[in-house]
Amino acid sequence: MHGGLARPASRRPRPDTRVCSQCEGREFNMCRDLDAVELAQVKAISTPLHLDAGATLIEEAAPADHAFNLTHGVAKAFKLLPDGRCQVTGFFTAGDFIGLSRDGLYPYSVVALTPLSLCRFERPRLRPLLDECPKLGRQLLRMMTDDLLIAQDQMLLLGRRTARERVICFLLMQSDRAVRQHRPADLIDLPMTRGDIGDYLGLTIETVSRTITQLKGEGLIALKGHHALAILEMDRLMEESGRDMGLGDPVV
Amino acid sequence: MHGGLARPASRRPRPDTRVCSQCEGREFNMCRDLDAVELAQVKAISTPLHLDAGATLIEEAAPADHAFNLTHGVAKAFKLLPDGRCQVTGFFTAGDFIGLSRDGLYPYSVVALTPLSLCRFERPRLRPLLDECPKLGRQLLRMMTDDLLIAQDQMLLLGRRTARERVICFLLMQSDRAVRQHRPADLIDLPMTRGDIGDYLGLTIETVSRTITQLKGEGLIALKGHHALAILEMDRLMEESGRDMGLGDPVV
DNA sequence: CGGCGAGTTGAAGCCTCTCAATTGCTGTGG
DNA sequence: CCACAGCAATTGAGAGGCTTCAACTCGCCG
Repeated sequence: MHGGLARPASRRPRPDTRVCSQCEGREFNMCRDLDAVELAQVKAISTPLHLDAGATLIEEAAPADHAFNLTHGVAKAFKLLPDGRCQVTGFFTAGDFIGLSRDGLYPYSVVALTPLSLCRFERPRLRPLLDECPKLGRQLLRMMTDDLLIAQDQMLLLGRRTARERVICFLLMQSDRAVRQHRPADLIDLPMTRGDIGDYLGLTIETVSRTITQLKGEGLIALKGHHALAILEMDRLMEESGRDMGLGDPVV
Repeated sequence: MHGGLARPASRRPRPDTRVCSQCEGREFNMCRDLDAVELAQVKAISTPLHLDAGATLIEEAAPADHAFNLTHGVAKAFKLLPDGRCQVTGFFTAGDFIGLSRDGLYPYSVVALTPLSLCRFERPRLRPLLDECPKLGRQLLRMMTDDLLIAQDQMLLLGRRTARERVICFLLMQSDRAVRQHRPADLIDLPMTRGDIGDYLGLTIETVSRTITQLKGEGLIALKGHHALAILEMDRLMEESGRDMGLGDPVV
């Protein structure tokens, strides 16, 4: 289905996801600060899991029995309205923690956009570990703070930005993510469909497509097939995004 | 400015906010599970603070030196785009924790809608307390999970709901909050302006006003001045909101 | 009682959506 | 390896919901 999308990542030999030291997400995930002993404790309650592209990891409103560390691949989280309207609340990549819940039910569905590798935990067994190992809790708190701040940025985007601004912001987000993962800032791959992007940005497929075409026409970006593109004019995009660019000194 | 809005709350004698046992937010805030000794530890690093309606508690992008427990009143948090477009990311009430940050800067501004009472903490002194007292961290994690889930619901609202649905959802949110605070579900007071509501829902003042007028015209609600209203047809509103109403058994 | 800000109401315009048809990938099977 | 099938993406035309701009009304506080 979306199988081919994983190509760029799967060309390099995939690391053995059973070995924490080879975990792609190690740099960011909840285990980041753990030493060998603590790591072993976490590993003791985790089972490896692999999913094909298109497979459903989590069903919205199902009992939240498990939590996951994503170690490889890209997934989308989304919520549905009864009539089928869809909001993608975020995309997960290596290092992300999946499976928060408050009321014992998953708040959203999660579907694999590329083949996934994960560490699976039974939530009941995760709790005591959190008490034993405060580092884990602290890192989790940090990650949740990040997520919350990102969510608030997204509210601003969904509530107040124009379609063009939304698409530009999205491209810059992907660029940021690429940099975080030690890939070049101007080469972006898009494992998700235009529909996913639209559902993430609160737009329709057509508007996303038209906007991307427009940006291409203005020479700001160049398409590399449907699932990758290059940013040609990073500065112009940054200007138009209206994002904070790390407040440079005022132009006194 | 918004002074009058505090009336309903300030008519009952305001509890002494220096005494934790009288704290309005005790039921929900981060101190909830603490015993007397731990409470004393928290109190030792906190200073009481009072703000007038309209006053700014936090300025977006200012150094995040403090964190706060809101013990009385209502405040709004919002983010601004360079051209003045505003997104209200949430409203704070008694019990809420204010002052998250990741990069040392506040991610949003916070302005008092009614007179506020708060406990103020210096963030550097809060960190060690978190290590000492795991209950604090756990409750904070719970509260952040709530906030994140609420933020994701808000994304769905901003990205995919119509203006009418947004306003209805907003009213039902206020109703939920009223219930949580042991007030009747069908009497809602609105300490915020129509502009604040619009900035929260991603709509203009005019659209909010028109929609409320429409709901009134249909007999679903009744206005009690500009800053309070009654819900007359809770069921109809629930239906139209498209919110989960706690999945009743399927109609086989 | 009077003024001012907040809220309401109206008319016109625009951005985005909807519906529909065409084009172009992408991965497969011959 | 190439051609084809099927879905994704693009493109176009028209409609509609929300915004914008503007005038008016209401209600609160001095």
